[in-house]
Amino acid sequence: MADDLFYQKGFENTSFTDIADTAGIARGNFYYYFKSKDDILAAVLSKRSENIRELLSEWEKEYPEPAERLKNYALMLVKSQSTIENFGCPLGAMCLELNKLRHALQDDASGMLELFREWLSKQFSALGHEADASKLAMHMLGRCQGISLITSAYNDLDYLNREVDALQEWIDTLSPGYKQRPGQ
Amino acid sequence: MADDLFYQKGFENTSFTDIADTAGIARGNFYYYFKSKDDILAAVLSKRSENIRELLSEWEKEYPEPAERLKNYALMLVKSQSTIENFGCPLGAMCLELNKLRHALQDDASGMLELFREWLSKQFSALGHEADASKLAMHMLGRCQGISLITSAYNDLDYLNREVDALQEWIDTLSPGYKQRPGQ
DNA sequence: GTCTATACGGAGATAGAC
DNA sequence: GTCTATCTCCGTATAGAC
Repeated sequence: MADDLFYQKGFENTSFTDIADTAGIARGNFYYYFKSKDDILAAVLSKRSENIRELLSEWEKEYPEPAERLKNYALMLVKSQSTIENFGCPLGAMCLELNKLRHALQDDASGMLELFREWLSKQFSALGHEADASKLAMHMLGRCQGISLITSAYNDLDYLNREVDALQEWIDTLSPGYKQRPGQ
Repeated sequence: MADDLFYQKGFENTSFTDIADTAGIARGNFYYYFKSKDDILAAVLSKRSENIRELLSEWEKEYPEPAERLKNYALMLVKSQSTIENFGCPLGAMCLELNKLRHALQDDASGMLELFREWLSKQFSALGHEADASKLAMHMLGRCQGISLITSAYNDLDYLNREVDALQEWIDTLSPGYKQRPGQ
């Protein structure tokens, strides 16, 4: 699928030949289904968004507690650590590349981040942080993006696991039962 | 200079025509100075490393205290917020792109991150965290990379300033005079 | 040293046979 | 619907005039 190639090689650096070879069909045949390369990108982004929506609704079924949901999001980094080590975060890399290309679909890419942000925000609200739920969500997005990038730059999975642990603890800190320090 | 173009457009997406136009010289004339495009990249990476070394030694002169030095590193994000908003962090983006290209010079790119990591690590050691200075340094690198990426994806400078403030507070937390909470 | 002209390959895209 | 052949454009790189 083109999605994997865009993730592994980047959008611009993936050619029709690459996609056709992977899919096992002829180059020219692509134009029967897509009218341009950007059209393929649009389809990929749309499919990814759909996958994200499905993933989030699955998580909601599987984990009833907001704190568990948040921790599960962080845990996603650990689960996909081998691909992150090689290619970074698929969302972050896509946003960055389309941004630099000043591509028309760059908002579609950041829209995928937005799906996560909204969902995370809801969980933080449910934890009792209605006032700054969105800020906490963005903080968490940023932490995860940073972890992904450094992990791929250094090929350091110890770092990734360490940082995810720290994130989990941070979430505990924000949970209702957490013992606050005096004067705060 | 080619450096700016690589930063703003990415390496692969920058053509000789782009560089020649910016430099105001003829395309073909480049091969008098560089034997290939990769050769230009090598020169750019080398120059960047040199700049980083200079920057770090300047900071050491300007700020005697390790905590101030660390804070100044975080403050760099604020100072260059307009370019970060548009193009992300030059180091992080370069590492990510060369990584995906499986480029021979990808280690040179992560070597630039390593310069910062070593320097940050020294400052954390001086703050009294010899045992996990390197881990704290990587944590800080990751935080900054995440901030850069999210800032560019969302074009949100409020987020950037908020997160840099949080980083500064985190550094205070690690400083010798900081009042610890009981039981820790 | 700096330019123009050009080679050569690979990219995206199209036409038309089957 | 799927293929092959081909077009055009632009990329890096080279040759050679000045």
